[in-house]
Amino acid sequence: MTGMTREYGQYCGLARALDLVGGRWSLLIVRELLDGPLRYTELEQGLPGVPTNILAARLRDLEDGGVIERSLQPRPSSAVVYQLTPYGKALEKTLLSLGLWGAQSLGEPPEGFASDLHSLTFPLRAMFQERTEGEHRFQIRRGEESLNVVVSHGTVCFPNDPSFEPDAILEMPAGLVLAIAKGYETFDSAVESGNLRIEGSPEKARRFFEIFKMPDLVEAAR
Amino acid sequence: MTGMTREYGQYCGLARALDLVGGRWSLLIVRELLDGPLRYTELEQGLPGVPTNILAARLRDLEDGGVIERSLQPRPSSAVVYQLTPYGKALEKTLLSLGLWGAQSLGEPPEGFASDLHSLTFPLRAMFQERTEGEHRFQIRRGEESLNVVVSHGTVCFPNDPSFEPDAILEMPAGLVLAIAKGYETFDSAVESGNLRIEGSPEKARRFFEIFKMPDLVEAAR
DNA sequence: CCGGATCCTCGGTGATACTG
DNA sequence: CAGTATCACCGAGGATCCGG
Repeated sequence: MTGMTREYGQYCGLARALDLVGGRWSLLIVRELLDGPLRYTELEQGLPGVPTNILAARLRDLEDGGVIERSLQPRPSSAVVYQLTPYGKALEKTLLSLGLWGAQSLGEPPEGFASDLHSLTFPLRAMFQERTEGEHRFQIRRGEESLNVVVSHGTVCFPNDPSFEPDAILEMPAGLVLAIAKGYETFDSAVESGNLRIEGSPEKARRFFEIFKMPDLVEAAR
Repeated sequence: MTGMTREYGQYCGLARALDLVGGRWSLLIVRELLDGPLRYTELEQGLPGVPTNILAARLRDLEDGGVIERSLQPRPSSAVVYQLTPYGKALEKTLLSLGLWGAQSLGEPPEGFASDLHSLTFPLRAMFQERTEGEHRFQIRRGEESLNVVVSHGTVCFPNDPSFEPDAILEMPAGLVLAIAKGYETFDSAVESGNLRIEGSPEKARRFFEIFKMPDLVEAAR
């Protein structure tokens, strides 16, 4: 026992799931690992405010539960990394769905909201409309940072490729991406205000926000 | 503040969701309410081991979060009941998905496992294959208890109707339903051992376990 | 009986310091 | 870098009590 919260003990899939990933910080750790293996300190950075002892305890709990696994990076770095097991990876759809639900009651991005573009991968995956046809290659930029987004065959990915050649480049802060996707701002007003600058195909850029758009779960459930 | 666990504070849909329903017992309370409004004491019975103060605190938290609402039953009972708001109802799909994930690492039902048939509604909803065509009417029985199951137009429901007329009646304990659906036991062996008794159409009865069958999420994710 | 409120204890959580 | 050690605290768990 490493300090995990007490178990529910019911013979129920939901109770079992909560035994495994219902602990505080657990699901946020899984979220961080959705894009690939991370090191301990990288996890700490992505989880602002997590106490280091709690992080260590949760990583052990998740490992014991078969959700993540510790492994050594291939040589020569040979650092410790944490990654999802296939079972942990199977949580992705559920997590995106839960994130979408929570986002419904999340207001506009706060004033000083500034996060790195990489943190957009989770909400973009969640909002992605799988019905999308054809292939689309975008690059989001903000200063030195950039995030490549490829939509193809009904899937999204975020290739980390220096020689990536997008159809359209969108220069904008992370918060603006979310504000437009959530409908708090429009594509046109963002361009007009100068907070969104386009390079390449403007139609493609506009298409981005048709592909990534927050659905209304509450209405859809009726 | 009523004692809710500390909030994460990130501008992230998942973190927001966990702020709302990430507290201990919260999601199990929502699960209980999926089938309709319940009273305080009914909730207590469905949540074995929940401390009454925690239940009260969580109900208030969930109400403050807009997930559930207190209301008075129509006359003449005029009792306090708790029910999901539309926003809370929108959690259903996600919850079923999380339950399915957890159920993957849940073993065989324990020896002495005996629960009322009504607790099957959650796992049955979760395992339901939406591609099902036509209409099917089942009744599960166990002693005095019974559960009506109607599959129609790609949806399931559990009508509480005394004059219900099923196509097939399956007399069996709740644990056996889950054991067969999870593949720990087969329909035939259950019939042969006498733990499953059929009335009405045997083919219909067999069909039940094609409609309600646990998928393998881990394999499906590849 | 229903719907909690109160009290007390224990352990998980969070913050900081420290170490191989 | 990747954790462990320590400690204060407060939420969780359990029992009991109370007003309608």
